[in-house]
Amino acid sequence: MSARHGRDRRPLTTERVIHGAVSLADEIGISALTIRKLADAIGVKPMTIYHHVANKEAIIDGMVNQVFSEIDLPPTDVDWRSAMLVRSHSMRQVLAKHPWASPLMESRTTPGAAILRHHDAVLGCFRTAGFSLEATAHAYAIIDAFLYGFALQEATLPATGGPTMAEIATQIARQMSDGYPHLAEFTTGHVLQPGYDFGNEFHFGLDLILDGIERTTELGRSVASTA
Amino acid sequence: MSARHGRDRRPLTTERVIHGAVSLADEIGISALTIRKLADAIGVKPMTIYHHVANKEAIIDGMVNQVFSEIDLPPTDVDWRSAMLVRSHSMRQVLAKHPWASPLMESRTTPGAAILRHHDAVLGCFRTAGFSLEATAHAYAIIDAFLYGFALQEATLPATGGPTMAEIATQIARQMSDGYPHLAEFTTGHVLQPGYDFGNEFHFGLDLILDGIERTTELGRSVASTA
DNA sequence: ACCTGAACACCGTTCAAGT
DNA sequence: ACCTGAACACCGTTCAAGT
Repeated sequence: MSARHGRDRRPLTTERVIHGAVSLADEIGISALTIRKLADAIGVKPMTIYHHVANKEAIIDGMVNQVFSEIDLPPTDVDWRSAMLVRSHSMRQVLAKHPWASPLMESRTTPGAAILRHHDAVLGCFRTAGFSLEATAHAYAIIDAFLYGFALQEATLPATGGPTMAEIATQIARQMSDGYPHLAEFTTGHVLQPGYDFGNEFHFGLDLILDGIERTTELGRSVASTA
Repeated sequence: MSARHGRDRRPLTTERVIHGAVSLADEIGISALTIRKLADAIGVKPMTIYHHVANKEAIIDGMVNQVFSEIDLPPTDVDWRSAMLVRSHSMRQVLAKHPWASPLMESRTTPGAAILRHHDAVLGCFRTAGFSLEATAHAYAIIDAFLYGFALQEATLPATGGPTMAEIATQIARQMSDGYPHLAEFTTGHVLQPGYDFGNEFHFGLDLILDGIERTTELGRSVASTA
């Protein structure tokens, strides 16, 4: 924290502001991210920041755009399912690295270039594979709902490793063995078992969804729906 | 706003604080929800609130608990799929009514009674239907990821009705017709078409997921996975 | 028992300067 | 051109009172 105060003597750029904001949010969370702390982190006075961004909202815009830029685009030289697997796993990894990001990803009213490029590439992946616009909308909506929702759940898990996790769960389990029998059984009998890893639910879920999309599009390349 | 200042002369209760906070967050958003504005809304001085809740974090805890309490539990007298349809549609409706809630629903480290009751009922729904603990974990994870993620996407749509939506999309479409061909095609050719309603993606997605779960559990009631 | 005023250490942001 | 100090209207929260 003190190691980077006032270090970089190059003139400040918007990029340095945004990058510093992402790093600081990763460290302390987005609700604790203030202009003043950000200024301190990048070695500048608070008011200097306003010469490179309009306000805090513009910083958030830039942060979300940077997160999108870190996500691998679906490769264009493989089938759509393989391409979406690559893009989905990359997205999960990026959202796990920036746990504050998921609620913000779809909330930007002025999307940056990386956001537009990302959506264009994903849409292009489906369209090139022969999906109708309707099938594309279905596929994109369910996949991203799953990715964002999973990231939301994953963001609340204790940092990394099992000790804290087990403590919390055991404590909860004690209080609920009487009134919440299924919750008690599930916690002690499954979640607290040695081999359990919530992350595995990702692969099950993603495969189920891609299977379902594949099945739907196989039935004639055009998805029936109540118009 | 001015109509409810200082009205209720009954002694303040924790319930009135929480309920007032939920209503105010529905109106102005959770980032604009401050203790001072909340006090004003329920007709009391800011410091009075601290006699009924420990701090703002406790208010958030109570708000999330109230949101859970509004979600219909899965009925116990029908098959698991019908029960999950009821619970899922109710959850979507409640999360749409409280657009600030989705990112907070799974983030509580001290869950209230309504939260525990809800999770116990959903787990019980699967277990009673014969799901293994592992299959239950798979099913619960994918369904809730979809519900939370969909709510996140739905929360960013313009309030209600099409006019503003079309304006924004047209504006975006103009700027991206050159660099983002798939996005331009998708926006003008599908999203901006008269009949399009993003809400319809919910039914497609939920059905696909429930189909997948059904198919998985039919193959022997026990789900294979890398342990 | 229940409520509150004054105060403290913070916020984001504006404005008028400094080099 | 790039940076900044002082100030304003806010925050959450503590503490010592008021009825």
